[in-house]
Amino acid sequence: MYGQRVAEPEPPLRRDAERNRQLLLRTAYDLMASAGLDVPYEDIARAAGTGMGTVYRRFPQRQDLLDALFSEHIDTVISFAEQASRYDDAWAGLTWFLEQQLEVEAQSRGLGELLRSRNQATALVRRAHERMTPLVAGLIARAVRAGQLPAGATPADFAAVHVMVGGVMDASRSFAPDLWRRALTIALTGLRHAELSGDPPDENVIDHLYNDQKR
Amino acid sequence: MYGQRVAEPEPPLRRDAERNRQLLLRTAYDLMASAGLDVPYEDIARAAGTGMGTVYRRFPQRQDLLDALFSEHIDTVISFAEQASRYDDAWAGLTWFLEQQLEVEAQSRGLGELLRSRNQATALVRRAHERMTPLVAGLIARAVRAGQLPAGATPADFAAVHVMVGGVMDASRSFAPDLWRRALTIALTGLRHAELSGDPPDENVIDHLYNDQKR
DNA sequence: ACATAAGTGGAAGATATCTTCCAAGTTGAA
DNA sequence: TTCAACTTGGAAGATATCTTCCACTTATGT
Repeated sequence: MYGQRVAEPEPPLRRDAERNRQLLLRTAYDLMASAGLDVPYEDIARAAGTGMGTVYRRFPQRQDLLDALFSEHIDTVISFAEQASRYDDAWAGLTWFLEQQLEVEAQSRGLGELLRSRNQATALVRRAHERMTPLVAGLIARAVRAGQLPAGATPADFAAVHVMVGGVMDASRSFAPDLWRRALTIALTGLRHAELSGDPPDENVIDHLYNDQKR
Repeated sequence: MYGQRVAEPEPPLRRDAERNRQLLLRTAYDLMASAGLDVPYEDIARAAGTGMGTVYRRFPQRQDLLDALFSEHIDTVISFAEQASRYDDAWAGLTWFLEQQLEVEAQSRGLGELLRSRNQATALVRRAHERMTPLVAGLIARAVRAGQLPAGATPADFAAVHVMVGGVMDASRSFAPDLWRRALTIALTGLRHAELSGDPPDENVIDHLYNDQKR
């Protein structure tokens, strides 16, 4: 359920160490589901009943922890993109894919942050985006050709819709956990019917858009 | 340009102190325009060439600084809501109001953060919301009656659109400062044409949505 | 010019988090 | 059982920011 690092010929952990590792993964998963990816290591250690040293030895970089926690979920989302790209109806594929992805994000604030950034857990998420971007671009091109999307629609617009709905999700998670569905309806309806005049956004806007824009 | 606190019978500042106060306001305004409301006091002091003590004596709470910096801008936005509520065409009033407000937010990241939160500078922003909320609600009710908005549309949906577009604005400010206009087109088109089935969101969702959902 | 009230810079203590390190405890092969 | 290697908890140093405080400087009325 929490994924394994695909590490090379590392010797297996001592039994007690392996037990602690699993305990930390479960604890970290739960904490990040409600508090996001930035939970202090100290909180994880305390909740798991271990010392911070243990967390740091097992996961020297936060990235190592994120990889171990979320790689399976990320794979799931990639497979959604693949399934979607095989839809005959491109628009149906697009909406299904976005809804599935957001459904996953709704399960965990941390996972949502991960799927909407490219800074955190770089390798993991970047590879996922590399795999999914062309699939989504293909769907959008098909949908435009089929007249299901306005002529100017681009993958960046789809990314913007994702970011918009994700923002509402993060803002409303604690008091209206389903509000994002309404926002999704609004945003997708808009994407489908908007008159998109003016220059289409650059392609590289997508990457920027998915990067953390911190303080 | 930066507004004055409406303080009571405070004795006027010594000339050098008043000069420093203005300097700090100008400096803080510029820093917050690019870095947001959370700029460290130390950065403000350094950029203004004063010590931190000076900042703290003049603005003991960050709120005092925000009030002095932004109250005029907030008043402007309130007046936009008042103007909009006088439009004959309710939908035109709504879109005009939201665009004006976002235009203001686009000028300064800090101001945008302020207008989309109710935590920061509480009194100032809360009063503004209290004034504007009924005006917007009236416009929405009128637009629904006129068939310009779907039957289920609520003020919370309008707030969600605001939050969505503001999120894109913050994420893209540095590399695509006009991308929010495209997001606005998409979101408003969606609001106008979406089929909003399901329970309408609670009224108090609006307040929550506008609150910082921090770590 | 002087006295004094007002103002100033920046050091210092508090808090939150990250990260390293090691004395002490535990495991498992011989 | 023994012991080398592995693992552990948490103290301690580093960094970033907030906030207070005071010895020293400056402005202004007389």
